[in-house]
Amino acid sequence: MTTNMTIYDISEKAGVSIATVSRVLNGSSNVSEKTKKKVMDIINRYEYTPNAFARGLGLNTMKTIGIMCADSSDLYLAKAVYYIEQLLRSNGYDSLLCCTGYDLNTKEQSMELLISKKVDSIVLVGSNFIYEKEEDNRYICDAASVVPVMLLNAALEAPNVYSIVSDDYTSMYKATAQMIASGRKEILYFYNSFSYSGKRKLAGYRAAMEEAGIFQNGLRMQFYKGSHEDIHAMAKQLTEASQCGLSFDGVIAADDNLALGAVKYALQNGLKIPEDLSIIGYNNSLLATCCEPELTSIDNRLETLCQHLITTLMGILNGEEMPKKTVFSGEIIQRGTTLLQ
Amino acid sequence: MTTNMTIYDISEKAGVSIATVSRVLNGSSNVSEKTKKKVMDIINRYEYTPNAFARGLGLNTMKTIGIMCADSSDLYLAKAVYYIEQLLRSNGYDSLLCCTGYDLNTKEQSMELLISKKVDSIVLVGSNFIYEKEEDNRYICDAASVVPVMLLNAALEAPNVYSIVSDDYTSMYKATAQMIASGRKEILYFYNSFSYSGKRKLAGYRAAMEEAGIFQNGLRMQFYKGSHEDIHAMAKQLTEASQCGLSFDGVIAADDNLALGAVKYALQNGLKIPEDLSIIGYNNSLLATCCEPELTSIDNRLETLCQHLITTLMGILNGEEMPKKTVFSGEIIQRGTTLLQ
DNA sequence: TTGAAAGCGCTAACAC
DNA sequence: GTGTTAGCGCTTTCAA
Repeated sequence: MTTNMTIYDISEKAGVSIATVSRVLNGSSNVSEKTKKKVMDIINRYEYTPNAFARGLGLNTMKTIGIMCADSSDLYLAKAVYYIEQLLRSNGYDSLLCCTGYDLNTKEQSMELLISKKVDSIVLVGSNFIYEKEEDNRYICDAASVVPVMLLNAALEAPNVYSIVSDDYTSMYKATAQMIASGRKEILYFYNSFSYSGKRKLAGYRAAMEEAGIFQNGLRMQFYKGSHEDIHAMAKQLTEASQCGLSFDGVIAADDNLALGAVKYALQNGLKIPEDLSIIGYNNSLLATCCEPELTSIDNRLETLCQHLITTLMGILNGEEMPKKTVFSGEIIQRGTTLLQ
Repeated sequence: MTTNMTIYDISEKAGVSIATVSRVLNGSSNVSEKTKKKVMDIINRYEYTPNAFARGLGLNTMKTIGIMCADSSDLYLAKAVYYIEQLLRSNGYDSLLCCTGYDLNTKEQSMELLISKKVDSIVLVGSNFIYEKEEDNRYICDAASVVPVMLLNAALEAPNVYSIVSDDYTSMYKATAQMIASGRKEILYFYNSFSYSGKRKLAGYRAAMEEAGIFQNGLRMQFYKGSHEDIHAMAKQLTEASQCGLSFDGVIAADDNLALGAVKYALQNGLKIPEDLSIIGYNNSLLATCCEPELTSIDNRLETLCQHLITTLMGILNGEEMPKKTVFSGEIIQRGTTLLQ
């Protein structure tokens, strides 16, 4: 088992200097095959593993990337964390995860913590790390003055900050336009976040509506502020809106959870989907195939985004010049909650 | 911003020795209020933060806990990781996350990696880390010889290994018994894992069936081996089983995903739920309220389990004597996929 | 109450 | 090709 030997013990047993052991350990050239083998034998025999602290102390790096994520129990964020974590490992990096919650204060704290742990970079998963007010994003710039900061599905123009985003605006624009083309006019937008991507989505919806010359009733943009797991609360909100006289024949939701709330609303109120109510979700998550009829949803190619993020990060860490912002486009996956025209 | 000062810089500016700065930093007594204040002022002014490596080198601990999880995109595991991560942070510990996948080999590697990072303990989330063959669990015992190992929802009797489990056996037994009591006899068990908890669940089902004297058709225990996200594949398997002549009027599933597969199967085959087919899921996850009718599901009190795990761990790290195994019992949450008798 | 100094285990520049 | 040695930044005796 992992013994508590030091490089000195190994060097002694192998009859070489610690420098040689270190060279073998780090795969340096300039070691004869013979001594290399001799040292490796001892290392294996005693199952010696170098002390990461001592190494870190000298190199000032732990080959570790900090990942920040507001809520890893969110299906979408969890998946992103999963991809990133795997890709990182396959590139020889470890990851330090922080589930920060949605509060700016704790985000700042987590950021400091990661920096103090000497991570080589920080990856922010999800768009809720970017704020409206410029000063609220200072914590990101500060961090970026120490290590590169990678944003997944968010964008911020600042030195040493790299953004990988899905084109949520266009995706939402297309989804809305498609629903309009299928004959719906009273399309409700159901959302729960004013994050970077949240605002882009909303803007896409509005643009399509305006372009089609459809009157915008402000109430048609319903903000939901409950738990993202409480589907009943979502349905309830829609029911109440409807009872208050708001009419709608389509729902575009900012994520699949919300779309599911709309499905539940329809079922509870005896509406036929998609005849009476057409619904489009976002993320194309597991949830999209859970309900009946199944959810038409926008796939924003999360895995591709993550892959690109890691590729970019590895480039940066190797001192290469890398694009500061990359945009991928999404895709509408047609299922039962919409009618193809 | 996090400057790159050392304890030497601070000591110089404060006009004291590094030892004194260190004492202030570590809240040691034996420092006069006056010098303490003087030092703190400098520390605050320059926003100095001590180097974690150097500290770790000396103390041989980083106040960091390793978390291993096969797949953090699994709803249930992700939630557990989330709880644990939060609780750890609130106790002043950081966490190093490893998504290991389901392969023994990579699990062993992750384990070694965490140990080499000098974590203070390792938490294994989920029951898939425990294997049938004793030798396959050696990697856990090995790790436990270095740091305490905590198991969430799995059990292993070994020195320095602590288990926090939900009583899956009894939960499944009760669920099955309840379904039998409601008049069903041909109850199919749908599962996808032979993990520790997987086997306990299966055993609970069998015990209830045998006790009721119901003939056990081996085919009634359907093992699903596809992706845990592919609900269609699950439904397909049930459809095929049914077409091959297997009849069943109830499904007990080892998790909510599988139960959803059963719901889909019923819908595709025109079966009424719960009249023609009664269904019970497991985990009481978000998924339980996604479908229609909603899923009766077993809640195994994940948050309580996690809390207890952390409490136990903190006790251990403080040198206290702690219970090696704690069992919590689950609870059946009644919803639309079963008929109350 | 404070300071000096010896590690902690490793890497890398520099000698040989 | 190999060894010597000076750090890396901190904690912690031991003296004063």
